[in-house]
Amino acid sequence: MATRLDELPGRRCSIAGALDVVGDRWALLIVREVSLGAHRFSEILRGTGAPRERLTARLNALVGAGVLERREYSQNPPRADYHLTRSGLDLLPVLQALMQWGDRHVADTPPVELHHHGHRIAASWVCDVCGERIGRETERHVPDHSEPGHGPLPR
Amino acid sequence: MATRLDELPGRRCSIAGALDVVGDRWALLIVREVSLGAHRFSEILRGTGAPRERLTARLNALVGAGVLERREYSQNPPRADYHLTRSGLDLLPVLQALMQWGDRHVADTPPVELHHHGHRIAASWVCDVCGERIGRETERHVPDHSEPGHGPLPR
DNA sequence: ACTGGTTGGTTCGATATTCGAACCGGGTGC
DNA sequence: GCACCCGGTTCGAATATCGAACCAACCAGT
Repeated sequence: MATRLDELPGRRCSIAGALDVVGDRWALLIVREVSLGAHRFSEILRGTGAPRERLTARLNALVGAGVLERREYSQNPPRADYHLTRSGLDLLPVLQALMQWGDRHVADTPPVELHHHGHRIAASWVCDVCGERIGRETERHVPDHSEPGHGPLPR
Repeated sequence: MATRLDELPGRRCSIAGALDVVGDRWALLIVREVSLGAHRFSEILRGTGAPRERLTARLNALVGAGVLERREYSQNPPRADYHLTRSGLDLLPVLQALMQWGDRHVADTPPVELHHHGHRIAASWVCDVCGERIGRETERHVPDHSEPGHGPLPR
């Protein structure tokens, strides 16, 4: 895991930064499990299906990245569980977006449902500024880093 | 890449399905590049910073998964470029969510900005059903698969 | 006291993935 | 002819990931 954005290859971009923290096979599944109430090692293990050693490594990395918080709830024997930090909670929209995409383009049936107010959620991105739905027409504005000092696209 | 959701380890879930398609180090960066207008191999190569052979493999996989479409624009010499399919376009909210998280929790400065109607986007998830913003209070409804036949949490 | 089970890991050796760098073949510009 | 671009392949080395076994500490039952 690179600690700084500009240590990553390719375009300097916070998507790359996010993926560097959370873009491996298990990280988001771990966040999903913890958000569903699986706080203990064995619960997360079962929920994700990750190998034990991978789980240990990813849990430590996520704690180090500030996504999870490790709480020792017993010292003898040493026992800990894991909780989402603020940063981890802020990942839930990513999960929601992935789930929506998976529901539409991968899954046979959506097995985990998100509810609020008693109905199933179907969500859209809405711009806070103008209140409009964000769709394909979004203009992507890529700042031109051709002036020296920004080093955007390492060749 | 598993073709069926139930070949994946852990909880049966479309998030896992989505990550199986798009959850590796380069896939979402490739989608980002294509969405930014980088359609040719060399452009995507430079934009992502991926090794050439990885890029070839991921492009093929994404085409196979229906996220990208490969268009031959010349036969002699053989030249192709890559475009987002409907499925690929539907991934943009995932990128948006990741970017927002990266901006807040990883990046120093957000270098790529999304605009529409001339202003920078700040987005929220809004439920299509009731129009309310989706926040942390969302209730997660995990269907109980304890009855036989669903096999939810392989032990 | 002995047995078996649970919990949160670590260790191991085998296998799979990923890497950068070099190469390639067709085509174009000079 | 010669260099260079383009979209890849090929290579061997390095790294990550895997499942399975092991472990230390504790607890509950007998």
